[in-house]
Amino acid sequence: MTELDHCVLGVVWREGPLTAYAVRGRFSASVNTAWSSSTGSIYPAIRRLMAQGLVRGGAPRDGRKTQMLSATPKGVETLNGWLQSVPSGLAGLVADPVRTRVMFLAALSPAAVRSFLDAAENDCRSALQRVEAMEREYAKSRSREEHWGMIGAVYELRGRQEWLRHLRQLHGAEAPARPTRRARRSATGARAIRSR
Amino acid sequence: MTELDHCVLGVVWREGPLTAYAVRGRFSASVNTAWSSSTGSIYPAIRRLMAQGLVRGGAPRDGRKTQMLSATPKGVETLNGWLQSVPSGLAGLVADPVRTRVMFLAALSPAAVRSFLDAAENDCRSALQRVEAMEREYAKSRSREEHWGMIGAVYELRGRQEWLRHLRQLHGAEAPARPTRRARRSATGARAIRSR
DNA sequence: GGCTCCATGTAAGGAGTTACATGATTCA
DNA sequence: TGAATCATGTAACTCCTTACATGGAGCC
Repeated sequence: MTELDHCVLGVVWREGPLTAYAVRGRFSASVNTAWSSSTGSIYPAIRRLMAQGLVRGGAPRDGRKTQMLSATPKGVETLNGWLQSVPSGLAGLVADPVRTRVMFLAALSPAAVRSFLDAAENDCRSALQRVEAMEREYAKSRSREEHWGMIGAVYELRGRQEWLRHLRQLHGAEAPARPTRRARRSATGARAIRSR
Repeated sequence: MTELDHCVLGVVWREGPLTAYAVRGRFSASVNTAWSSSTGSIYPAIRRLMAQGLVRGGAPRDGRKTQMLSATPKGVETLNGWLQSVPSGLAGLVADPVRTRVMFLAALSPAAVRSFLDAAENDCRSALQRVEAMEREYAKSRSREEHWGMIGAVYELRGRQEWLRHLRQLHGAEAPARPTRRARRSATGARAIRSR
């Protein structure tokens, strides 16, 4: 059972009887680009879930091979077990491609570092705007839990945004874009990552 | 070129001539559990990098097959290109296993939801403590960029921690652990995710 | 009849995981 | 001499990605 398997099981459980095609639609409509929704991953995942008896499909209704999927009692049990076990490290660091790149910024000139930080901050800001809009919508039209997830997305991106702003200040303090000396003093406001 | 390939290239570039074994050691010593460090991924990655002429290995020095790896000029160029392109979505949402699970918490009883949130918050807190200690150490003994990355790790975990605290308050407000009615009023302090 | 969705799959290939296998060096 | 550590790799397996293939249903 991969993370994707559990996630598909959860969607089938929550959205009631629905087709594999519709499951795929949920994933591709998600703001979470980390979830892929390619047919080559969704259909095999559903096959695995059915083979284990966690999901069942009703009889095809029209001429197509369409099956309406729903979670079995055993599937619900599995979902419960998955949610109840919080393995150590679950809430730890995840792979962040921006953080990965930042580790190697020493390879760039100060000006290029500045460009990188600006580009990353812009990208983060636009993602944040999309997610904040989504969060407002979810507050009205989705389940409590889906809304909670979206709130988490907002926190994640705000954290990243603040970090990048912090780095820009740190970098600006030692390598100003235009060599004006005076801002040096005012940059000390950025040093307080420990006090908060 | 996968993310791991680029990351290995970056380590080889930064840490100067070192063995593949040592590269693997950097990954396994990292707080970032997302990076795996299994031999079955590191050695093939290095083979790929060498095949492309981005990393070269000197002649074996003792009886072992040990090679001291270093980045070629072409490798440095590749590293630069990787860092300079910030593809759209790079700073967007990543796959967070806690957020994934939160989306399906409706399958649990209120008490079990409370347990989940507590366990996740504890796990997050201990991860945060490790990372904060690491950040203080990196501030003294590592390069500026590695320190910047560690600051990002602190921001990430603080964001997750604040989110989980927020959820605990939201959940406590509508389903108190002991059915005492009075705290209901004071829970309104948790609603302000939009104002910040 | 043709276009667009709906709907389900397979095939080839790449990458990562775990487990296994093999030796050299160093130090007590 | 034996244990720990350094050091490099392979094999089997699983999963995901991209691209391709197929066909029904509804509508203009």
